[in-house]
Amino acid sequence: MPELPEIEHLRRTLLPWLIGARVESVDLRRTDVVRSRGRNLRRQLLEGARVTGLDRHGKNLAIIADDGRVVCVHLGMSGQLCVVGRGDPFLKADHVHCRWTLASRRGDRCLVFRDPRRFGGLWPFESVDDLRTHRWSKLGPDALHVTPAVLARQLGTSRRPIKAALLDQAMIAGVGNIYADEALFLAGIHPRRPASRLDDASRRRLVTSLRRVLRAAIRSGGSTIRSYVDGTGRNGSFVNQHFVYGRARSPCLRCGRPLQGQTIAQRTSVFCPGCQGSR
DNA sequence: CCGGACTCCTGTGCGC
DNA sequence: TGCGCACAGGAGTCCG
Repeated sequence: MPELPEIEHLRRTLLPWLIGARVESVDLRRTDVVRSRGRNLRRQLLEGARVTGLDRHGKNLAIIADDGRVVCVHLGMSGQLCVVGRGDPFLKADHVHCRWTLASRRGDRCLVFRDPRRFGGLWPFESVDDLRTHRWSKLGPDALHVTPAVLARQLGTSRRPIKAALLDQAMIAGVGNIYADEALFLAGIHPRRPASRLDDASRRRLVTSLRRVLRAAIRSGGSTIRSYVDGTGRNGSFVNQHFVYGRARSPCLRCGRPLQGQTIAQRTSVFCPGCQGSR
């Protein structure tokens, strides 16, 4: 399930292939993955344009073209976006919804959007301004750039569990189930602790832990749980560094007590009752 | 208005 | 070996 580190690593691996590339044609196999009401979807998906930028906010990736058009990509649960050679068998894989034929100095390639569960999608905009106004403005600050003061402002007086607040993209953008659990463990904070009851020290620890775990995960190419691959089709290796996610009933790597699994905010949550004791 | 619950979807992995 | 079923969850929507 791609979160901020996976999308940031994806962005970096796509950069050399996409920047400067011209979109020769767009082959859209499933129109309902494009979340737009307009007509001429191929044009909206940058046909004929040259890619000049790749931007990210939270789990959103924006492909920006020279004429201002933008396609915002969200991978949802199972989405994949990668560059392959023309004729690569991946182009004919199940659940490939869109293929862009690219021409660039590095050679002719195809960009492929694949998403078996279709929780992801493509959001076209006429300009970066439109993207920011209509979509990214609904998101909180990017989790990599959040400060304790900003976190305090975002959490406000909310009494919902801190875990639920971290998963809410309007609070902070980019954190999903894996990194919420990992950051709360590193910060020693119980996932059910009411968000507004974090004191200054806890908020500082949480911000530090978020940044540390997100940066470490980016360095490792992200966490591949099931289907995540980067822009060149490679898996991430951060799963090997998880302290809690996916480890319910296994011993805590810090204190040895069994980790506990619980459902919080409709999500599986794993934490250490010892290290994250106080609610 | 806030927050919890439900919904979409398919691959995986388990038990029998 | 194969079947059926529970489970995984990002985020939009609905409702109390």
